[in-house]
Amino acid sequence: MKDMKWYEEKEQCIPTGEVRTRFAPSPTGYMHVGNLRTALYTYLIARNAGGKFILRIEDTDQGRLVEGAVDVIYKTMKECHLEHDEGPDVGGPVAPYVQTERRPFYKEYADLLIEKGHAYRCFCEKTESEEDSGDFNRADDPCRTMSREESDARAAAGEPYVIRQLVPHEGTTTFHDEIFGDITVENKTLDDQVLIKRDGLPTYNFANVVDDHMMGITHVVRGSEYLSSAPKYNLLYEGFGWNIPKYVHCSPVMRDAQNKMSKRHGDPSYEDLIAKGYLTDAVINYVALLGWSPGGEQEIFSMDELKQCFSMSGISKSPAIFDIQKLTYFNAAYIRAMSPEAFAAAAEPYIRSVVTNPAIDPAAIAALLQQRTEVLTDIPEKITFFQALPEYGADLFVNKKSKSDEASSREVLNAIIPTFEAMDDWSDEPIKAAMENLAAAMEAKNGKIMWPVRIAAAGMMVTPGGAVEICRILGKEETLRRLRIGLEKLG
RNA sequence: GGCCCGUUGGUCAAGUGGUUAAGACACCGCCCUUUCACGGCGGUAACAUGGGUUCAAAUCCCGUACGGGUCACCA
Repeated sequence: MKDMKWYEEKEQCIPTGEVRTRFAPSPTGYMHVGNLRTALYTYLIARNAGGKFILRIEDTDQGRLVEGAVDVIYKTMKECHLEHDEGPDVGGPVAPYVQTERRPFYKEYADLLIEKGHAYRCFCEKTESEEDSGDFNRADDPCRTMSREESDARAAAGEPYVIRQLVPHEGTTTFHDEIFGDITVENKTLDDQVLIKRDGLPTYNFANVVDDHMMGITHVVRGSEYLSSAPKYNLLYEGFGWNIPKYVHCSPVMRDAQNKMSKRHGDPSYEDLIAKGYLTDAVINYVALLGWSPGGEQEIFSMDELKQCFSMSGISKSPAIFDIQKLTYFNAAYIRAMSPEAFAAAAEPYIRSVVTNPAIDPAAIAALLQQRTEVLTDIPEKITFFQALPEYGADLFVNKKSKSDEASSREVLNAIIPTFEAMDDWSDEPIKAAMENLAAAMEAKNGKIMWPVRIAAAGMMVTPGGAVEICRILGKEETLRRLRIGLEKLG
């Protein structure tokens, strides 16, 4: 056992018998909606099976590294309740979990593959024109058939090379995808992809195969853009003699029928949605249903429920278009379901951004808002009137349905002002009773009273809450001040 | 262009040979009502297309169209 290779020892510590999935983002500094969904599905597959969810950082592209981006990933995943069992920050049995720290492994495995006859060194210098045209033809590559002796000698002499996968010219390769089923391709359509670059670093595809194997990943969940490289993955696994994981290729989240969601086109990332006033849980719920169907008619799912009922069989083959309107609906539903305290806490900053008057209780406004808020950022424009009475015209007093016109409004305000002035208890019940009594006295419907009072109190046609609540929140003095202004406008 | 994949209302989608082709969002109408919401009720709206197979096709097969993916020493 002494001369056992390190990788054979390493393989013995791979946990067996449990479902292990991994989310492997490249640290770009923000979370796409599509990425979030992939992460969610990956997480749910693991949790549904009682397995492990692993976070791996794919940072091999040094050129694209973004400062602090890894922290954004940790923060976002935590916020979204996608807690990983193993990862760079929490460690685990198959560490390290950062690709740049795994560098030594890839070359060794590539050499092993050469040993097994499924890869070869390629010494060809690509000319610039070839790189431009991309028409490198593996059939013409002399390195493919070079003897091991020559290859070893040239490598030993220090000649630079890349390591390519040796894909057979003949035959077909069939792989199975959990969503798309069996897919067969002719090997001649596959190229001898580079495994190890001239600089000694692995390509993405190779690093993935090695890492997924070493980490005991049982379900490879990723975007459908990798569907066409899956046969090459299979050949690699087979070449090594490794178990082939289950593939779960997810179709993309689109902005419209033609284009994927993309930051570049101004489509919102997860962070953008939060900044726009969407709730994390609502986003998660909506995204879970974007390309996956639980089968029944339930649409609102807690994370625990998702863990319980998530199934790969419900994942859709076709791309799904992101619909902000439906997200908004989910968000409104989540807001309505919040406790009044929780909503007040969430809404307070938005309320205080426009209503700074210390005499006004933000929680009171929040109570009016909760049933009518779809997105938190809608709040400010709805409540500016609490801070300052807007300019408005006497025409607002006219409302056909409430049978309110300028004359009736004048009458109502003239009657209600002294009543209000005489009140000691400025709470909903007496305020309401005062107006209802007036309605009875005038033999009118409540609306005829409420309408002009609300207009005068708010100066706006549409308000959250009715006359009673608005007057109460404004306070007796401010209400009276506004009602008198209303009366002046009515001449 | 080659190869691969996909296609049910505007959107998300159920559907696995026999259904009046669910449901949700959006939209429209009505009701409730103290404006707006919320809530309730109802409505408009779909199997891309042409051939097969079958007593029977949204469901199975083939073609076509349209869309996407991929063909990097990027990930």
